[in-house]
Amino acid sequence: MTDDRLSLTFSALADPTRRAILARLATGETSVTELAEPFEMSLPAVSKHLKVLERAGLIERGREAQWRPCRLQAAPLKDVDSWLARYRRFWEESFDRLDAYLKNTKDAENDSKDN
Amino acid sequence: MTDDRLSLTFSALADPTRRAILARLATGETSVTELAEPFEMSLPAVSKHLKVLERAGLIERGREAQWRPCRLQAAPLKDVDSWLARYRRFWEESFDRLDAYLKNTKDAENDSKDN
DNA sequence: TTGATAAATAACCCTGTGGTTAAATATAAA
DNA sequence: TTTATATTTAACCACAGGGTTATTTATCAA
Repeated sequence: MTDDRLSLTFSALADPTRRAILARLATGETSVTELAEPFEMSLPAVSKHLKVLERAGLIERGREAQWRPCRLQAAPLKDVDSWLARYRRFWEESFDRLDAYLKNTKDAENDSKDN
Repeated sequence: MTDDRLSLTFSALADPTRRAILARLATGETSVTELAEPFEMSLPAVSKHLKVLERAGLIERGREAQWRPCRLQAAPLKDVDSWLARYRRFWEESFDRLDAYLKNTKDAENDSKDN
């Protein structure tokens, strides 16, 4: 994993525990202990996962007494969506039409920088 | 990285070299040597990246004499798009409207299996 | 058959990741 | 001030990831 934004995001998403945490946070902010509850792993393990998510900008953490509530931050997901957009035609169009399409867009697609 | 499909895909995408390879393949199939040309790394390194992409189902490899042409396979990207869909509202709607929205969808979102 | 080209594999190195248990820190509450 | 609760940090371990160079395999071409 390199540490450019997109790689950081994809890397953070490449773990089912972390995706489950995001799914949970999509229903509202909550504490670390509550987040950890569904998983069969230690709290420090969950804490590490949260740190990965935080580093990727996918969650934000507040402070409320001894709790550190986490909430979802979707901005990096938006970036993933934007990245994905350029490939959307590959599954939205038929393969025959795709060939024709490519002939007209080769130049525009070549050497794109923000991959 | 765990080896469920989505994790495999995200993990494969978490590297700028591999994303650049996909970007290149979006313009049409090509050989390993040609794919490797833009990168300042050895051919075996690129070969490894291709293996990762192949294992994630993001590319397919053919055979043509001593060449092994690679072509993009977008199906896993479609899965990423589907996964992403449930978070789209987080950046498409205002935060105020989001709160209201959540109150109505909490049950549907909870404990979703394919995270 | 020999030699050139394309690509993969082997063996190795270093670092990062995901988990553990034990200890430290921060805050609230008694 | 002591104790309980929430969370992080430290120290450790096993293993996978991304890179290297050297070697092997596969195919074409002379």
